Amino acid sequence: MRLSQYFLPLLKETPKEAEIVSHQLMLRAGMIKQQAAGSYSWLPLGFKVLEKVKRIVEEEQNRAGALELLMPTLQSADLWRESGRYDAYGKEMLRIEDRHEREMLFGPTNEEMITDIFRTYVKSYKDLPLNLYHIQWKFRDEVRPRFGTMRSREFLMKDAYSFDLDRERAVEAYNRMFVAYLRTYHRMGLVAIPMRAETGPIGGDLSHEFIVLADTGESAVFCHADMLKKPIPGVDTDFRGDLTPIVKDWTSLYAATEDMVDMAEYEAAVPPEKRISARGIEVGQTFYFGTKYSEPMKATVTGPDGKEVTVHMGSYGVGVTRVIPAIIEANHDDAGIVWPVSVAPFEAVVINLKVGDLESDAAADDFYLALRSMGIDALYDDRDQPAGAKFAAADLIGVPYQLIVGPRGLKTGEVEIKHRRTGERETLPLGSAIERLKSLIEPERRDKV
RNA sequence: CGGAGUAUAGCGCAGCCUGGUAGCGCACCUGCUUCGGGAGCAGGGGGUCGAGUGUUCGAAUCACUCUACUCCGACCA
Repeated sequence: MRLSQYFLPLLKETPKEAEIVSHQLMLRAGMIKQQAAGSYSWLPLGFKVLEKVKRIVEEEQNRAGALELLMPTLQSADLWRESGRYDAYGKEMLRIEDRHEREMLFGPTNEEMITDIFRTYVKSYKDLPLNLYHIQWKFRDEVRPRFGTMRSREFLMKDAYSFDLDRERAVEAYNRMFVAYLRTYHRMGLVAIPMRAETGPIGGDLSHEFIVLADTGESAVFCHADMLKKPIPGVDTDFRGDLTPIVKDWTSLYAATEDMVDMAEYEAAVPPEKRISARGIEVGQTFYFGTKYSEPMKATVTGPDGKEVTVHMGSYGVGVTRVIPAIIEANHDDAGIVWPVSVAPFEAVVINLKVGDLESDAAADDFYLALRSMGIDALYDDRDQPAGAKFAAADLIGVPYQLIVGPRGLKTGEVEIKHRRTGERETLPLGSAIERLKSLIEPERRDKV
């Protein structure tokens, strides 16, 4: 993408409404624009990141055997009356009336609707297990939205729902999602720690919150330091096999949020030098809630013995629009964002330091076209701007590799590769620079883990 | 929902106390010169001062009402 033809409204100054660094940087990098309290437009650069994050979530859900579908944002109140949540949910649920005075709501979550889909079509135990998910906009009328897209009222969430014959098999489904989440966050460059969690209004008795440690996090968390460096299950993980050992390993060390922590238990379980008491951002949550919805909504199948069985369910959420600020909180410096390659809006940026100079333009153009033909998602800063402005922009939007074409290199036929994260620079002949870049980027795409 | 605050050009702000018809920096437009860390010179465009009502000869400025947004606390992917 040529920057001269792109839409990238960068801000030199920090808008005053932004308190935390991820919000400030998302605004300054031209990723989002606030439209109302807790409501944001995603501008091209931000939208590109959103799509990359979505893609990773989808790949890992699919790998774990979940099937993608799409449910509407507006739901009917009657469905929610069946589960009893229409009255229970409270003011966070945005209630709407249509022209026929029918009561509707903007979905804050989809347990009821997915259960309705399930009960309509699934009648036999032979159709289980089943896990359906979608990535759809939700609305929760938060009393106090804040921190940009970290806590917005309208947000994009991946929510998966599992259906099984009994508790034991539902836990197997739970484990599949648990392992998928470990891989999902890892691929985005996040270290997300599963912690025992309260189930809240969704209900149930088995639940984990996936937490990214950050000073700006909204909840206090307590965990064992070794949780931070556990190996991530690889791509060879057999999602049809028994995942219990992996989940057991990941849940063997102490990790709990403030709502669940028992200080005595924590101190007994974790030696002092291994205690991490910090703040964290919740980027996802998994629940097993048995028959909480299937029972009142009559989601049953016929079992092998011919008897009717109420299915056991779980739900699994990833806050897609929340994950992005979480990644930024964990990956930035004084100059701006430092994206992991896997979710970076562009993998590399070609910086032409002397726009208008025939030799410089020709070298930068050729280089950019060569990158594209090699399948590298590159931005090309072809604006007639001073060098400082270009470096500042590249730093701010956090592109992992900066390829500098300037008078210095033109004399020697070389290009400079600057690593955004480390600041390291390497100078290479134009011919070999692309191969070098490819060798840097490919392993970081993390599509294989 | 309780408490506090803000609202003047796209962004950041001054002006308000002590009423007299709106200004600065950045951004934007034109031209020339520049070009290895947010450039220089010259010229230019853009604001019913959040909305309404009132006081006054006159309101960004004073009074009242409303709205939006932000922050601190209780709730949530």
